[in-house]
Amino acid sequence: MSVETASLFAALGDRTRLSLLTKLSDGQSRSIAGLSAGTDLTRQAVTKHLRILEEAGLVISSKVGRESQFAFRPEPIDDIRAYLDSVSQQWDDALSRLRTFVER
Amino acid sequence: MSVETASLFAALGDRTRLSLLTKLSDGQSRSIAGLSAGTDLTRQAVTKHLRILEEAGLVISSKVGRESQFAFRPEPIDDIRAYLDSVSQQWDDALSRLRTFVER
DNA sequence: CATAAGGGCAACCTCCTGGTTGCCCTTATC
DNA sequence: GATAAGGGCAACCAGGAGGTTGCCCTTATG
Repeated sequence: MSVETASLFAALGDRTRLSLLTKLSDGQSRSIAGLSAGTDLTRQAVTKHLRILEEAGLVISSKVGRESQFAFRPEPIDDIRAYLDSVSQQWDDALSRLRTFVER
Repeated sequence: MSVETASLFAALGDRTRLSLLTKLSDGQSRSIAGLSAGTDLTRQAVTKHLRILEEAGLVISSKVGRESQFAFRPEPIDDIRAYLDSVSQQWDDALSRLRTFVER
């Protein structure tokens, strides 16, 4: 994993960022002003959240004219899935060992 | 979702908690002392992390004699997967729409 | 060209988080 | 029964997170 898994989870561990990401996951790039509109947050607050998402690799930005366009970046999602899978796998293995033991 | 998705992610957004959970996902219950051993953390620090995991529903505790036993609880993992799936789904839909548009 | 819109930077504030320490209670154990 | 082991509770602390405001710069637009 390029970015630490924990910081990936941490990036998602905030209501505002989660909704920003959900919005962006429709594939459309948006400017900071565009993402701030409809929020009760300052443009600066949104900017900070976007930077955090960007550092986690969940979002990518590019300047277009005077605007900063932010786009969803799905790759890290796979890292998270990988972690969840490993945890679930361990859990399932434990269960089936237990079952085998009981049925013996 | 019973527990807010963001707080679920937040619970996982910490190295220590992530490793506690990973340890517990092997199906074995462990006491606080057991989980603290081998860590450079205080028992109290570990306790706090466990409480957070417990509030997120990722872990469940029960007193056995003088010990508090903590066990992994897999249910919330599905909530997280559900969120990731919805995001990925939106993304994939956007991609296929784009593809259709381009190939037209 | 004057003005508005989009943003960046930095300072500042408050509250939460992660962690510690000290003390006390309860349950095992010798 | 004395002592050790496992924990809970509360106070405390430093640093980070989330948010705001003010100011300035750049790019569109009338």
